[in-house]
Amino acid sequence: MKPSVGIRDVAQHAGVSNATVSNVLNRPDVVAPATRQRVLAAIEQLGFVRNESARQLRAGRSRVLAYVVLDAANPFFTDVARGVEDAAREAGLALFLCNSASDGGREREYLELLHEQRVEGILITPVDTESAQLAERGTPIVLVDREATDGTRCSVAVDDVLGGELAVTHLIENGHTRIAMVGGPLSIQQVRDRREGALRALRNAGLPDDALTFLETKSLQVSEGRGAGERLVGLPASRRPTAAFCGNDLVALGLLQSMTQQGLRVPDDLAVVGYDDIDFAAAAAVPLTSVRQPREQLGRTAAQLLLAENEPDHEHRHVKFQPELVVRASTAIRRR
Amino acid sequence: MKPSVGIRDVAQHAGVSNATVSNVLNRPDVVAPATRQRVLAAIEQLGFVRNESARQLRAGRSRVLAYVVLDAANPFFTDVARGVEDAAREAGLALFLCNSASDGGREREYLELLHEQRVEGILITPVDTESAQLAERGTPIVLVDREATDGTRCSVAVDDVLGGELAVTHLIENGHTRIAMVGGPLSIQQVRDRREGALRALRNAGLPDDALTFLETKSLQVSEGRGAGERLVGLPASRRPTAAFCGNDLVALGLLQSMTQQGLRVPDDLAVVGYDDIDFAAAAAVPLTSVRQPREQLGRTAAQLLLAENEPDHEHRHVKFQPELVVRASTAIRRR
DNA sequence: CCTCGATGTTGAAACGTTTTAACACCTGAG
DNA sequence: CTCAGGTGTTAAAACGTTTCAACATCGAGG
Repeated sequence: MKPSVGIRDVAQHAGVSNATVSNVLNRPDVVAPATRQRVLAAIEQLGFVRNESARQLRAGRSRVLAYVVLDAANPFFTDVARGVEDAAREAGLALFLCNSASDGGREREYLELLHEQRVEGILITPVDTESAQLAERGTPIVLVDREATDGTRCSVAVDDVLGGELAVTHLIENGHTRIAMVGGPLSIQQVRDRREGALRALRNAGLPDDALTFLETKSLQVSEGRGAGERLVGLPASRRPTAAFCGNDLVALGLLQSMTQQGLRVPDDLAVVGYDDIDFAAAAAVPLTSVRQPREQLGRTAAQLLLAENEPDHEHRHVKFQPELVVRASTAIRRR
Repeated sequence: MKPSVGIRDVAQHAGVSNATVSNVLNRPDVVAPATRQRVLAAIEQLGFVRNESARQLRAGRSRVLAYVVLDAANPFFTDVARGVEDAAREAGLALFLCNSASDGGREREYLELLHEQRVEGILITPVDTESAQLAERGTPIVLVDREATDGTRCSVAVDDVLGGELAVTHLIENGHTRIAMVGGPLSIQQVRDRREGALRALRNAGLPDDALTFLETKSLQVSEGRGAGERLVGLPASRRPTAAFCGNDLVALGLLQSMTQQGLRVPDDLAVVGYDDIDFAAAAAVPLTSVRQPREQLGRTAAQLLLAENEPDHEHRHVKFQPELVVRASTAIRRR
């Protein structure tokens, strides 16, 4: 069960010193072919597995990156993760995914552990914007899909204000003047930004701020979208919004489900715009208009910034991508 | 940047020995309150972060579980992962997710690394059924959503033969006699099992085996479903199946998209059954009939088996759950 | 006053690697 | 025959913890 066969056992079995075994493992070219074969045979025979803890303790390096994800069940983040992993892999590093599940406590625990593990770097989409938990502790950290407000670290984000503006401008152009924004909690910077963008769109169009009804949800998950749908339908028809801009696609899908379930039609009774343009958005009951973000590029860039962090003259950078509106059936012009 | 402040620095700063600092960290109750405060202050002040490598090297334990997932982008696996994480967390362990992305090479690399890291245990949904890569190397391994054929380790699975049977029986009852099965590759045990179940359903109904057309795909992803859809539509109408049983929901969603795109209606022109019943199945363009698996329970049970692995008189167990058919619009009885 | 047990603290030995500098040996040039 | 230089191997010193046995100190019981 627990073989616990170390480098010394291998050395003894092969009739060499442990230094030679280490050389076989790390610089095979430096050891004579015959010896090398003998050592490899011994390794095979004894079932030796190198102890990474010891290696890391001595060598200082760790060969792994970690990405602490806000919600592993949201395809948006797994797409970002793919970009991260591609970049990590190119640099010869492995990627560990950690799911904070929007729970500050878990997030803190994972960060603590990752710091203690001395991973090469941490990518994180944090729960709170300004969490003190991100204090500098020696391991480089890059913010993903969030903007670092202070200059203490790199970040890669997408212009959420612009995204909100694109979405709501589109709705206004389609003739909507009573619009709901569904999402939350407001502690999430992105929700605030997207709302700000929405308001900007209203002002650009000369509409009053209260043309936007904000329905705050507790999280950005499908179930919350369903709940919001019920709240929406509960409103008197005269005051009910004719369009909804959702904090992300999961919420939008929930809202969609709730609408059909309650006998309302999308987009006729309610137009819906999502956010992220996850693959499932196009496959939805009513294909979803959504704001697309360059997901994989986001991850890839974040990883690259992280890897550049160790360079001598490193300066923290804040990369910001542009979102893009993808129009589908859920916001088709409504019949008059 | 690299503080590299160790336990000895803390000790010196607090005027105690390193053993005492270690005690404060691991057995706070054993050290006098006054001393403890002093040490904690020093830790805080110096920004000390315990080095997990050294701790693990000495202590032998590692406080982390890993789940090597077949496809992080498939919500099925993230749901399973949630179950795993809940159970791990209850046992005071953290969970690292690794994405093999159906790539045997990546899988091998991750396993290697995890073995070297001496994680407490590994959960894996392997790429190949009988991969030699899973050779015993001292770290307990439990198979998730796969059945261990030999008795060398635990596994938690769902009865895929039964699942296939349920799905196809349902289609037959709806009057279909030309049925396609879309999925692959056949190297995946589950695909084979589900096909076997499908054939069993045919036989039970007195239909010939060639009532089932097997369309093999290269993977179980959305894009493959789309591709299969084109192949299906390419068939002459007289020989074209009237129903499709898909290897999983992603493939089914792809197929669905492809159908609408090509102007065919579901379920009228083609009935579709998926597998897994991920949350998006219910929200699809045409809500998807699917075979539900107890996802979180699968993960939770797997983690529990893994944790039991260290018990003295452990015997490997193979838990098998029952799937359940969830009928929705994608297989509504077709009009005559 | 002595002894005993309880309570806190500590020195030093691990844990399993990597690495450095030194060493032995050999070959070919002078 | 000697020596310079190359090639291959090694002894021993880290790396930063945890743990164990031993050591003070102190109050109470005899």
